[in-house]
Amino acid sequence: MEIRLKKKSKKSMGKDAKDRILDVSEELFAKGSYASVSVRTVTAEADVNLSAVNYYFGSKQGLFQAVFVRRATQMNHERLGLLYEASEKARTEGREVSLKEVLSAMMTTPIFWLYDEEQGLSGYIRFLARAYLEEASGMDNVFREEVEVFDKFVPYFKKLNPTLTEEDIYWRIHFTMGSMHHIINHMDRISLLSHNACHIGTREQTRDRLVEFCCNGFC
Amino acid sequence: MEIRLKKKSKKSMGKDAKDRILDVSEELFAKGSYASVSVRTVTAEADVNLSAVNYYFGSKQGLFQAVFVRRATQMNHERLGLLYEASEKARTEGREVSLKEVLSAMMTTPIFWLYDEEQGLSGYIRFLARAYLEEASGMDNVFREEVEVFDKFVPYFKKLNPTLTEEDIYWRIHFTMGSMHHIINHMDRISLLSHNACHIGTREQTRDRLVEFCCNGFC
DNA sequence: TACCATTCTAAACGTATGTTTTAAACGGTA
DNA sequence: TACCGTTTAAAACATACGTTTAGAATGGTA
Repeated sequence: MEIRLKKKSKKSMGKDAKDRILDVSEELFAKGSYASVSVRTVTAEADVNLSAVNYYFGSKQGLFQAVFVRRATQMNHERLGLLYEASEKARTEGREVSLKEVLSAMMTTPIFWLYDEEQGLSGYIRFLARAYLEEASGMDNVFREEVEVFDKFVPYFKKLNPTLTEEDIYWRIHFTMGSMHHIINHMDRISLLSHNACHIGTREQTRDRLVEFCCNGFC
Repeated sequence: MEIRLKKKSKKSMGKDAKDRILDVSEELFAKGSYASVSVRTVTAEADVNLSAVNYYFGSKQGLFQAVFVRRATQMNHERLGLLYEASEKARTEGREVSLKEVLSAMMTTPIFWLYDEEQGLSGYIRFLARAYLEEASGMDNVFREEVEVFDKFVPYFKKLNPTLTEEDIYWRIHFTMGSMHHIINHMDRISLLSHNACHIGTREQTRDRLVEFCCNGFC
Protein backbone atom coordinates (compact mmCIF):
# COMPACT_ATOMS: atom_id res chain seq x y z
CA MET A 1 0.00 0.00 0.00
CA GLU A 2 1.33 3.38 -0.90
CA ILE A 3 0.89 6.83 0.44
CA ARG A 4 -2.28 8.52 -0.67
CA LEU A 5 -1.88 12.00 -2.02
CA LYS A 6 -5.56 12.68 -1.42
CA LYS A 7 -7.29 15.11 -3.68
CA LYS A 8 -6.31 17.90 -5.96
CA SER A 9 -3.50 16.52 -8.01
CA LYS A 10 -4.56 18.57 -10.98
CA LYS A 11 -7.13 20.74 -9.36
CA SER A 12 -4.65 22.13 -6.86
CA MET A 13 -5.25 25.63 -8.11
CA GLY A 14 -8.38 27.13 -6.57
CA LYS A 15 -10.13 25.65 -3.60
CA ASP A 16 -12.10 22.48 -3.91
CA ALA A 17 -15.87 22.22 -3.60
CA LYS A 18 -15.97 21.65 0.14
CA ASP A 19 -13.99 24.77 0.92
CA ARG A 20 -15.90 26.87 -1.57
CA ILE A 21 -19.14 25.83 0.08
CA LEU A 22 -17.78 26.76 3.50
CA ASP A 23 -16.52 30.12 2.28
CA VAL A 24 -19.78 31.02 0.62
CA SER A 25 -22.05 29.92 3.43
CA GLU A 26 -19.88 31.64 6.01
CA GLU A 27 -20.50 34.89 4.20
CA LEU A 28 -24.19 34.20 3.62
CA PHE A 29 -24.82 33.13 7.21
CA ALA A 30 -23.02 36.31 8.25
CA LYS A 31 -25.40 38.44 6.24
CA GLY A 32 -28.67 36.72 7.02
CA SER A 33 -30.28 34.37 9.46
CA TYR A 34 -29.99 30.61 9.21
CA ALA A 35 -33.50 30.21 7.84
CA SER A 36 -33.09 32.99 5.32
CA VAL A 37 -30.15 31.30 3.62
CA SER A 38 -31.16 28.49 1.31
CA VAL A 39 -29.04 25.55 0.31
CA ARG A 40 -29.78 26.44 -3.29
CA THR A 41 -28.32 29.91 -2.90
CA VAL A 42 -25.24 28.48 -1.25
CA THR A 43 -24.60 25.87 -3.89
CA ALA A 44 -25.33 28.24 -6.74
CA GLU A 45 -22.94 30.85 -5.37
CA ALA A 46 -20.29 28.25 -4.64
CA ASP A 47 -20.75 26.92 -8.14
CA VAL A 48 -21.33 23.35 -7.04
CA ASN A 49 -24.18 20.94 -7.48
CA LEU A 50 -27.21 21.28 -5.26
CA SER A 51 -26.62 17.95 -3.58
CA ALA A 52 -23.05 18.82 -2.61
CA VAL A 53 -24.10 20.25 0.75
CA ASN A 54 -25.77 17.02 1.78
CA TYR A 55 -22.91 14.99 0.35
CA TYR A 56 -20.21 16.77 2.30
CA PHE A 57 -22.02 17.91 5.43
CA GLY A 58 -25.00 15.61 5.71
CA SER A 59 -27.50 18.42 6.10
CA LYS A 60 -27.92 22.16 6.20
CA GLN A 61 -27.48 22.02 9.96
CA GLY A 62 -24.28 20.08 9.46
CA LEU A 63 -23.02 22.78 7.14
CA PHE A 64 -23.81 25.47 9.67
CA GLN A 65 -21.90 23.62 12.35
CA ALA A 66 -19.00 23.00 9.98
CA VAL A 67 -18.75 26.72 9.31
CA PHE A 68 -18.54 27.32 13.01
CA VAL A 69 -16.02 24.58 13.73
CA ARG A 70 -13.66 25.42 10.90
CA ARG A 71 -12.10 28.47 12.52
CA ALA A 72 -13.19 28.09 16.14
CA THR A 73 -10.04 26.54 17.54
CA GLN A 74 -7.76 28.83 15.58
CA MET A 75 -9.60 31.84 16.88
CA ASN A 76 -9.64 30.82 20.51
CA HIS A 77 -6.03 29.74 20.31
CA GLU A 78 -5.04 33.13 18.96
CA ARG A 79 -7.08 34.88 21.63
CA LEU A 80 -5.59 32.97 24.52
CA GLY A 81 -2.18 33.35 22.93
CA LEU A 82 -2.50 37.10 23.22
CA LEU A 83 -3.52 36.78 26.85
CA TYR A 84 -0.50 34.68 27.75
CA GLU A 85 1.72 36.92 25.69
CA ALA A 86 0.61 39.97 27.65
CA SER A 87 0.95 37.99 30.84
CA GLU A 88 4.52 37.00 29.98
CA LYS A 89 5.48 40.50 28.98
CA ALA A 90 4.20 41.88 32.28
CA ARG A 91 5.99 39.16 34.25
CA THR A 92 9.36 39.89 32.67
CA GLU A 93 8.80 43.55 33.40
CA GLY A 94 8.07 42.69 36.99
CA ARG A 95 4.54 43.97 37.10
CA GLU A 96 0.96 42.79 36.92
CA VAL A 97 -0.97 42.67 33.66
CA SER A 98 -3.11 45.73 33.25
CA LEU A 99 -6.85 45.66 32.74
CA LYS A 100 -6.28 47.29 29.40
CA GLU A 101 -4.01 44.48 28.32
CA VAL A 102 -6.46 41.80 29.39
CA LEU A 103 -9.37 43.39 27.56
CA SER A 104 -7.17 43.93 24.55
CA ALA A 105 -6.34 40.25 24.50
CA MET A 106 -10.04 39.56 24.61
CA MET A 107 -11.06 41.79 21.75
CA THR A 108 -8.08 42.10 19.44
CA THR A 109 -8.61 38.83 17.60
CA PRO A 110 -12.32 39.30 16.85
CA ILE A 111 -11.89 42.93 15.86
CA PHE A 112 -8.79 42.36 13.76
CA TRP A 113 -10.44 39.44 12.03
CA LEU A 114 -13.46 41.60 11.40
CA TYR A 115 -11.26 43.87 9.33
CA ASP A 116 -9.63 41.00 7.45
CA GLU A 117 -10.77 40.56 3.90
CA GLU A 118 -8.07 38.41 2.36
CA GLN A 119 -8.60 35.20 4.30
CA GLY A 120 -12.32 35.64 4.75
CA LEU A 121 -11.94 35.92 8.51
CA SER A 122 -14.27 38.90 8.51
CA GLY A 123 -17.13 36.70 7.44
CA TYR A 124 -16.45 34.30 10.28
CA ILE A 125 -16.61 36.98 12.94
CA ARG A 126 -19.86 38.36 11.61
CA PHE A 127 -21.15 34.82 11.30
CA LEU A 128 -20.30 34.16 14.94
CA ALA A 129 -21.92 37.32 16.23
CA ARG A 130 -25.09 36.40 14.43
CA ALA A 131 -24.95 32.73 15.37
CA TYR A 132 -25.38 33.82 18.96
CA LEU A 133 -28.94 34.74 18.11
CA GLU A 134 -29.70 31.48 16.35
CA GLU A 135 -31.79 29.01 18.25
CA ALA A 136 -30.78 26.21 15.92
CA SER A 137 -29.51 23.07 17.57
CA GLY A 138 -25.78 22.82 17.87
CA MET A 139 -25.50 26.36 19.12
CA ASP A 140 -24.62 24.88 22.48
CA ASN A 141 -21.18 24.30 21.03
CA VAL A 142 -20.83 27.97 20.19
CA PHE A 143 -21.64 28.92 23.74
CA ARG A 144 -19.54 26.25 25.37
CA GLU A 145 -16.47 27.27 23.44
CA GLU A 146 -16.94 30.91 24.28
CA VAL A 147 -17.48 30.28 27.98
CA GLU A 148 -14.33 28.19 28.11
CA VAL A 149 -12.42 31.18 26.82
CA PHE A 150 -14.03 33.47 29.35
CA ASP A 151 -12.98 31.12 32.13
CA LYS A 152 -9.36 31.71 31.25
CA PHE A 153 -9.83 35.44 31.60
CA VAL A 154 -11.69 35.42 34.90
CA PRO A 155 -8.62 34.91 37.14
CA TYR A 156 -6.97 37.94 35.60
CA PHE A 157 -9.98 40.11 36.31
CA LYS A 158 -10.14 38.72 39.81
CA LYS A 159 -6.52 39.55 40.48
CA LEU A 160 -6.95 43.05 39.08
CA ASN A 161 -9.85 43.76 41.40
CA PRO A 162 -10.21 41.22 44.22
CA THR A 163 -13.28 42.96 45.59
CA LEU A 164 -15.33 41.80 42.61
CA THR A 165 -17.36 38.66 42.99
CA GLU A 166 -17.37 36.08 40.24
CA GLU A 167 -20.88 37.21 39.36
CA ASP A 168 -19.73 40.82 39.01
CA ILE A 169 -16.99 39.72 36.67
CA TYR A 170 -19.20 37.61 34.45
CA TRP A 171 -21.80 40.35 34.17
CA ARG A 172 -19.10 42.72 33.04
CA ILE A 173 -17.80 40.18 30.58
CA HIS A 174 -21.29 39.94 29.12
CA PHE A 175 -21.60 43.68 28.84
CA THR A 176 -18.22 43.75 27.17
CA MET A 177 -19.12 41.07 24.66
CA GLY A 178 -22.38 42.86 24.03
CA SER A 179 -20.64 46.08 23.09
CA MET A 180 -18.32 44.16 20.81
CA HIS A 181 -21.02 42.10 19.14
CA HIS A 182 -23.03 45.23 18.55
CA ILE A 183 -20.20 46.85 16.68
CA ILE A 184 -19.57 43.69 14.71
CA ASN A 185 -23.20 43.35 13.74
CA HIS A 186 -23.66 46.97 12.77
CA MET A 187 -20.24 47.79 11.38
CA ASP A 188 -21.65 49.15 8.15
CA ARG A 189 -24.58 50.86 9.80
CA ILE A 190 -22.65 52.61 12.54
CA SER A 191 -22.36 55.77 10.54
CA LEU A 192 -26.02 55.81 9.55
CA LEU A 193 -26.99 55.19 13.17
CA SER A 194 -25.26 58.34 14.32
CA HIS A 195 -26.01 61.01 11.73
CA ASN A 196 -22.63 60.28 10.18
CA ALA A 197 -20.92 61.27 13.41
CA CYS A 198 -19.15 57.94 13.72
CA HIS A 199 -16.54 56.84 11.24
CA ILE A 200 -15.01 53.41 11.21
CA GLY A 201 -11.30 53.92 11.50
CA THR A 202 -8.53 51.38 11.55
CA ARG A 203 -8.91 48.10 13.36
CA GLU A 204 -6.69 49.43 16.13
CA GLN A 205 -8.87 52.50 16.60
CA THR A 206 -12.03 50.45 16.79
CA ARG A 207 -10.51 48.05 19.26
CA ASP A 208 -9.11 50.84 21.39
CA ARG A 209 -12.46 52.58 21.55
CA LEU A 210 -14.02 49.36 22.74
CA VAL A 211 -11.26 48.61 25.20
CA GLU A 212 -11.39 52.10 26.64
CA PHE A 213 -15.13 51.96 27.17
CA CYS A 214 -15.12 48.55 28.78
CA CYS A 215 -11.97 49.28 30.76
CA ASN A 216 -13.80 51.99 32.60
CA GLY A 217 -16.87 49.84 32.96
CA PHE A 218 -14.79 47.17 34.63
CA CYS A 219 -13.30 49.48 37.24
CA MET B 1 -75.45 59.43 10.33
CA GLU B 2 -74.78 58.03 13.74
CA ILE B 3 -71.69 57.31 15.69
CA ARG B 4 -70.06 54.03 14.81
CA LEU B 5 -69.22 51.81 17.72
CA LYS B 6 -66.78 49.90 15.53
CA LYS B 7 -66.21 46.25 16.32
CA LYS B 8 -66.68 44.03 19.29
CA SER B 9 -70.18 44.69 20.47
CA LYS B 10 -70.55 41.13 21.58
CA LYS B 11 -67.02 39.96 21.18
CA SER B 12 -65.73 42.52 23.63
CA MET B 13 -64.37 39.80 25.85
CA GLY B 14 -61.00 38.58 24.61
CA LYS B 15 -58.99 40.39 21.98
CA ASP B 16 -60.06 40.32 18.39
CA ALA B 17 -58.21 38.55 15.63
CA LYS B 18 -55.98 41.43 14.66
CA ASP B 19 -54.63 41.87 18.16
CA ARG B 20 -54.20 38.17 18.70
CA ILE B 21 -52.12 37.98 15.54
CA LEU B 22 -49.97 40.87 16.69
CA ASP B 23 -49.48 39.36 20.13
CA VAL B 24 -48.53 35.97 18.79
CA SER B 25 -46.18 37.19 16.09
CA GLU B 26 -44.51 39.59 18.48
CA GLU B 27 -43.59 36.65 20.64
CA LEU B 28 -42.61 34.43 17.72
CA PHE B 29 -40.49 37.11 16.06
CA ALA B 30 -38.88 37.63 19.44
CA LYS B 31 -37.88 33.99 19.64
CA GLY B 32 -36.77 33.39 16.08
CA SER B 33 -35.68 35.20 12.96
CA TYR B 34 -38.11 36.67 10.48
CA ALA B 35 -37.57 33.88 7.96
CA SER B 36 -37.89 31.17 10.59
CA VAL B 37 -41.39 32.26 11.57
CA SER B 38 -44.05 31.12 9.15
CA VAL B 39 -47.40 32.72 8.59
CA ARG B 40 -48.94 29.34 9.17
CA THR B 41 -47.43 29.06 12.64
CA VAL B 42 -48.60 32.55 13.49
CA THR B 43 -52.17 32.00 12.37
CA ALA B 44 -52.38 28.58 13.97
CA GLU B 45 -51.12 29.89 17.28
CA ALA B 46 -53.39 32.92 17.12
CA ASP B 47 -56.27 30.63 16.28
CA VAL B 48 -57.28 32.52 13.16
CA ASN B 49 -57.58 31.57 9.54
CA LEU B 50 -54.44 31.36 7.44
CA SER B 51 -55.45 34.24 5.24
CA ALA B 52 -56.02 36.58 8.15
CA VAL B 53 -52.46 37.88 8.05
CA ASN B 54 -52.79 38.98 4.46
CA TYR B 55 -56.26 40.33 5.10
CA TYR B 56 -55.25 42.57 7.97
CA PHE B 57 -51.64 43.39 7.18
CA GLY B 58 -51.32 42.83 3.45
CA SER B 59 -48.30 40.61 3.73
CA LYS B 60 -45.90 38.98 6.15
CA GLN B 61 -43.65 42.01 5.86
CA GLY B 62 -46.62 44.21 6.69
CA LEU B 63 -47.26 42.15 9.79
CA PHE B 64 -43.65 42.50 10.87
CA GLN B 65 -43.82 46.26 10.48
CA ALA B 66 -47.14 46.39 12.31
CA VAL B 67 -45.61 44.57 15.26
CA PHE B 68 -42.88 47.16 15.35
CA VAL B 69 -45.14 50.16 14.97
CA ARG B 70 -47.70 49.09 17.54
CA ARG B 71 -45.63 49.96 20.59
CA ALA B 72 -42.89 52.12 19.12
CA THR B 73 -44.31 55.52 19.93
CA GLN B 74 -45.44 54.48 23.40
CA MET B 75 -41.98 53.20 24.17
CA ASN B 76 -40.08 56.22 22.93
CA HIS B 77 -42.55 58.54 24.61
CA GLU B 78 -42.01 56.76 27.91
CA ARG B 79 -38.26 56.86 27.44
CA LEU B 80 -38.09 60.55 26.70
CA GLY B 81 -40.58 61.17 29.50
CA LEU B 82 -38.12 59.73 31.97
CA LEU B 83 -35.38 61.91 30.58
CA TYR B 84 -37.37 65.09 30.96
CA GLU B 85 -38.57 63.97 34.36
CA ALA B 86 -35.01 63.55 35.57
CA SER B 87 -34.11 66.82 33.95
CA GLU B 88 -36.96 68.62 35.75
CA LYS B 89 -36.12 67.04 39.06
CA ALA B 90 -32.53 68.17 38.80
CA ARG B 91 -33.56 71.67 37.78
CA THR B 92 -35.83 72.13 40.79
CA GLU B 93 -33.00 70.90 42.97
CA GLY B 94 -30.70 73.46 41.39
CA ARG B 95 -28.21 71.02 39.94
CA GLU B 96 -27.31 69.35 36.68
CA VAL B 97 -28.66 65.95 35.71
CA SER B 98 -26.20 63.24 36.54
CA LEU B 99 -24.81 60.78 34.03
CA LYS B 100 -26.41 58.03 36.01
CA GLU B 101 -29.80 59.64 35.65
CA VAL B 102 -29.42 60.11 31.91
CA LEU B 103 -28.37 56.51 31.34
CA SER B 104 -31.16 55.36 33.60
CA ALA B 105 -33.66 57.23 31.49
CA MET B 106 -32.20 55.51 28.47
CA MET B 107 -32.40 51.97 29.77
CA THR B 108 -35.20 51.85 32.30
CA THR B 109 -38.03 51.52 29.80
CA PRO B 110 -36.49 48.70 27.74
CA ILE B 111 -35.33 46.78 30.79
CA PHE B 112 -38.54 47.23 32.74
CA TRP B 113 -40.57 46.21 29.72
CA LEU B 114 -38.33 43.19 29.34
CA TYR B 115 -39.50 42.02 32.74
CA ASP B 116 -43.16 42.70 32.00
CA GLU B 117 -45.26 39.66 31.35
CA GLU B 118 -48.78 40.92 31.81
CA GLN B 119 -49.04 43.30 28.89
CA GLY B 120 -46.71 41.36 26.63
CA LEU B 121 -44.20 44.18 26.62
CA SER B 122 -41.42 41.70 27.21
CA GLY B 123 -42.00 40.19 23.80
CA TYR B 124 -41.77 43.58 22.16
CA ILE B 125 -38.39 44.37 23.67
CA ARG B 126 -36.95 41.04 22.63
CA PHE B 127 -38.55 41.49 19.23
CA LEU B 128 -36.87 44.86 18.87
CA ALA B 129 -33.44 43.65 19.89
CA ARG B 130 -33.67 40.92 17.30
CA ALA B 131 -35.18 43.15 14.62
CA TYR B 132 -31.92 45.08 14.66
CA LEU B 133 -30.30 42.10 13.02
CA GLU B 134 -32.95 41.68 10.37
CA GLU B 135 -32.06 42.86 6.91
CA ALA B 136 -35.70 42.87 5.87
CA SER B 137 -36.95 46.01 4.24
CA GLY B 138 -38.69 48.41 6.57
CA MET B 139 -35.96 48.08 9.15
CA ASP B 140 -34.95 51.59 8.22
CA ASN B 141 -37.89 52.71 10.32
CA VAL B 142 -36.57 50.85 13.33
CA PHE B 143 -33.25 52.58 13.02
CA ARG B 144 -34.66 56.00 12.29
CA GLU B 145 -36.86 55.93 15.37
CA GLU B 146 -33.99 54.83 17.57
CA VAL B 147 -31.60 57.46 16.27
CA GLU B 148 -34.17 60.15 16.88
CA VAL B 149 -34.27 59.11 20.52
CA PHE B 150 -30.51 59.13 20.76
CA ASP B 151 -30.46 62.66 19.41
CA LYS B 152 -32.45 63.83 22.39
CA PHE B 153 -29.90 62.34 24.74
CA VAL B 154 -26.78 63.70 23.05
CA PRO B 155 -27.03 67.25 24.46
CA TYR B 156 -27.15 65.85 27.97
CA PHE B 157 -24.02 63.82 27.44
CA LYS B 158 -22.36 66.82 25.87
CA LYS B 159 -23.17 69.02 28.84
CA LEU B 160 -21.95 66.37 31.26
CA ASN B 161 -18.60 66.14 29.54
CA PRO B 162 -17.94 68.99 27.08
CA THR B 163 -14.56 67.58 26.09
CA LEU B 164 -16.24 64.71 24.26
CA THR B 165 -16.78 65.10 20.54
CA GLU B 166 -20.08 64.12 19.01
CA GLU B 167 -18.37 61.06 17.58
CA ASP B 168 -17.13 60.03 21.02
CA ILE B 169 -20.63 60.30 22.37
CA TYR B 170 -22.27 58.27 19.62
CA TRP B 171 -19.68 55.54 19.90
CA ARG B 172 -20.40 55.29 23.59
CA ILE B 173 -24.11 55.23 22.93
CA HIS B 174 -23.58 52.32 20.59
CA PHE B 175 -21.53 50.46 23.14
CA THR B 176 -24.22 51.12 25.68
CA MET B 177 -26.98 49.87 23.43
CA GLY B 178 -24.84 46.86 22.61
CA SER B 179 -24.52 45.89 26.25
CA MET B 180 -28.23 46.29 26.72
CA HIS B 181 -29.23 44.38 23.62
CA HIS B 182 -26.93 41.57 24.59
CA ILE B 183 -28.60 41.17 27.93
CA ILE B 184 -32.03 41.34 26.31
CA ASN B 185 -31.13 38.73 23.73
CA HIS B 186 -29.54 36.35 26.18
CA MET B 187 -31.64 36.92 29.25
CA ASP B 188 -32.38 33.25 29.71
CA ARG B 189 -28.91 32.12 28.74
CA ILE B 190 -27.00 34.49 30.95
CA SER B 191 -26.70 31.94 33.71
CA LEU B 192 -25.59 29.16 31.39
CA LEU B 193 -23.04 31.49 29.82
CA SER B 194 -21.33 32.05 33.13
CA HIS B 195 -21.20 28.71 34.89
CA ASN B 196 -24.27 29.75 36.84
CA ALA B 197 -22.36 32.65 38.31
CA CYS B 198 -24.87 35.20 37.05
CA HIS B 199 -28.40 35.30 38.33
CA ILE B 200 -31.08 37.50 36.88
CA GLY B 201 -32.36 39.59 39.72
CA THR B 202 -35.08 42.20 39.75
CA ARG B 203 -35.52 44.60 36.88
CA GLU B 204 -33.97 47.32 38.98
CA GLN B 205 -30.90 45.24 39.69
CA THR B 206 -30.41 44.42 36.05
CA ARG B 207 -30.83 48.02 35.01
CA ASP B 208 -28.48 49.24 37.71
CA ARG B 209 -25.80 46.78 36.70
CA LEU B 210 -26.07 48.03 33.16
CA VAL B 211 -26.14 51.67 34.15
CA GLU B 212 -23.15 51.26 36.43
CA PHE B 213 -21.08 49.60 33.73
CA CYS B 214 -21.93 52.13 31.05
CA CYS B 215 -21.67 55.05 33.47
CA ASN B 216 -18.03 54.28 33.97
CA GLY B 217 -17.54 53.67 30.28
CA PHE B 218 -18.90 57.10 29.54
CA CYS B 219 -16.55 58.95 31.87
C1' DT C 1 -87.50 42.11 5.96
C1' DA C 2 -83.49 43.26 2.63
C1' DC C 3 -79.05 45.28 2.37
C1' DC C 4 -74.28 46.05 3.13
C1' DA C 5 -69.62 46.31 4.64
C1' DT C 6 -66.75 43.63 7.45
C1' DT C 7 -64.86 39.44 8.83
C1' DC C 8 -63.97 34.67 8.43
C1' DT C 9 -63.42 30.14 6.00
C1' DA C 10 -61.71 26.56 2.94
C1' DA C 11 -59.37 25.57 -0.97
C1' DA C 12 -56.20 26.21 -4.36
C1' DC C 13 -52.03 28.41 -6.75
C1' DG C 14 -47.43 28.76 -7.76
C1' DT C 15 -43.19 28.56 -6.01
C1' DA C 16 -39.30 27.46 -2.81
C1' DT C 17 -37.59 24.47 0.45
C1' DG C 18 -34.20 20.44 2.29
C1' DT C 19 -33.26 16.01 1.04
C1' DT C 20 -32.83 11.63 -1.61
C1' DT C 21 -31.94 8.90 -5.49
C1' DT C 22 -29.78 7.12 -9.57
C1' DA C 23 -26.39 7.27 -12.58
C1' DA C 24 -22.56 9.34 -14.82
C1' DA C 25 -17.78 11.25 -14.67
C1' DC C 26 -13.32 11.42 -12.75
C1' DG C 27 -8.63 9.86 -11.27
C1' DG C 28 -5.54 6.91 -9.65
C1' DT C 29 -4.21 1.73 -9.12
C1' DA C 30 -3.47 -3.03 -10.56
C1' DT D 1 -7.28 -2.52 -20.24
C1' DA D 2 -10.54 -3.20 -16.05
C1' DC D 3 -11.46 -1.89 -11.44
C1' DC D 4 -12.78 1.08 -7.54
C1' DG D 5 -13.50 4.71 -4.34
C1' DT D 6 -14.56 9.48 -4.71
C1' DT D 7 -16.89 13.14 -6.56
C1' DT D 8 -20.27 15.41 -9.55
C1' DA D 9 -24.65 15.64 -12.11
C1' DA D 10 -29.58 15.88 -13.04
C1' DA D 11 -33.90 14.77 -11.65
C1' DA D 12 -37.39 13.79 -8.63
C1' DC D 13 -39.62 13.76 -3.88
C1' DA D 14 -42.26 15.37 -0.41
C1' DT D 15 -43.22 19.04 2.12
C1' DA D 16 -43.55 23.98 3.47
C1' DC D 17 -44.04 28.48 2.06
C1' DG D 18 -46.62 33.26 1.16
C1' DT D 19 -50.39 34.66 -1.24
C1' DT D 20 -54.85 34.72 -3.74
C1' DT D 21 -59.50 33.61 -4.59
C1' DA D 22 -64.32 32.87 -4.16
C1' DG D 23 -67.76 32.28 -1.17
C1' DA D 24 -69.93 31.92 3.29
C1' DA D 25 -70.99 33.85 7.83
C1' DT D 26 -71.69 37.84 10.75
C1' DG D 27 -73.85 41.83 12.69
C1' DG D 28 -75.53 46.24 12.48
C1' DT D 29 -78.49 49.62 9.50
C1' DA D 30 -82.52 51.07 6.87
